[in-house]
Amino acid sequence: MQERISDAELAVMEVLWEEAPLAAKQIAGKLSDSRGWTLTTVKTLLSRLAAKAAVSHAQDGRQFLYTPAVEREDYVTGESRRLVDRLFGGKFMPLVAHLAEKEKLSDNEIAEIERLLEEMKS
Amino acid sequence: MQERISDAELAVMEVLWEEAPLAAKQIAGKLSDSRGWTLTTVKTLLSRLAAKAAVSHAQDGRQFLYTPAVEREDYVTGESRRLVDRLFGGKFMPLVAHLAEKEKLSDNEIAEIERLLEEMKS
DNA sequence: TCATAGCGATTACGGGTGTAGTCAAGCAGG
DNA sequence: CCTGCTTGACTACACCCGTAATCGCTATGA
Repeated sequence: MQERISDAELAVMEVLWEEAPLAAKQIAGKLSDSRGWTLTTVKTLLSRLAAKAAVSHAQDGRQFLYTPAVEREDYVTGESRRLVDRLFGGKFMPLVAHLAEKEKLSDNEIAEIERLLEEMKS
Repeated sequence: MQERISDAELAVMEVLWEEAPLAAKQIAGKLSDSRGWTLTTVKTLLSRLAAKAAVSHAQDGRQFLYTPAVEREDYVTGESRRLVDRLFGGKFMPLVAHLAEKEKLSDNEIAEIERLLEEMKS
């Protein structure tokens, strides 16, 4: 089982999932806007992500180029599983039911989801 | 926004959601089996939960009786929202799509969800 | 009345997280 | 060749978390 990615680290991953490989400076460039982080902060997060084997880095002259080592897809699946296990006894139905109820979906949205599910049927 | 409840604290909350009010000792009784926690550990968690205002406690002679101060329903909703916001851009649809695909919902389950959604239509 | 058992409160401590400063090394420019 | 900028590595530090021992108070039984 792969180590967990913290909230702050996730922000870094999101940047990399959108575009990779990138150098620390470029990542920091994007995150200093949205998050107000300094370059060193981003570098720390990158080291931790590397330690967790969530990103891989390849030397490129003086600097490193970072690339995600986990797919966003897989991460999302894992986190969803975790929530479902923690709160819904491992069953997906209740999650969907719960959200559907709480989020007051419009008839249109419901129809859309139904269409999607229909396609999904094998 | 209410403070977050940690994993260990959640175990305590689950006990209280099932039955309340309870004294620390009774809660510890249930959790020492399932989790192997000592009484003091449970007391620490209860203090932290009280500090976070997630439980309320009323004096009962020498001891406290603890009661949840947040509904499980609300907690579950909050955590689900959090997941959806963090990973699915706040949209419900992609979550369902993701789950349906990744978790290989059976046709039966899909049908069940559809039934549920159908009921939901106003 | 006095010891004691039983409570919550306080303290502990190693590991993770958020956020960042400082250090050491190497490459570039004078 | 030396100096300084750039870059990753190391260090820092406060706070949260998991897990627990110990302290201090008080009611109760002898």
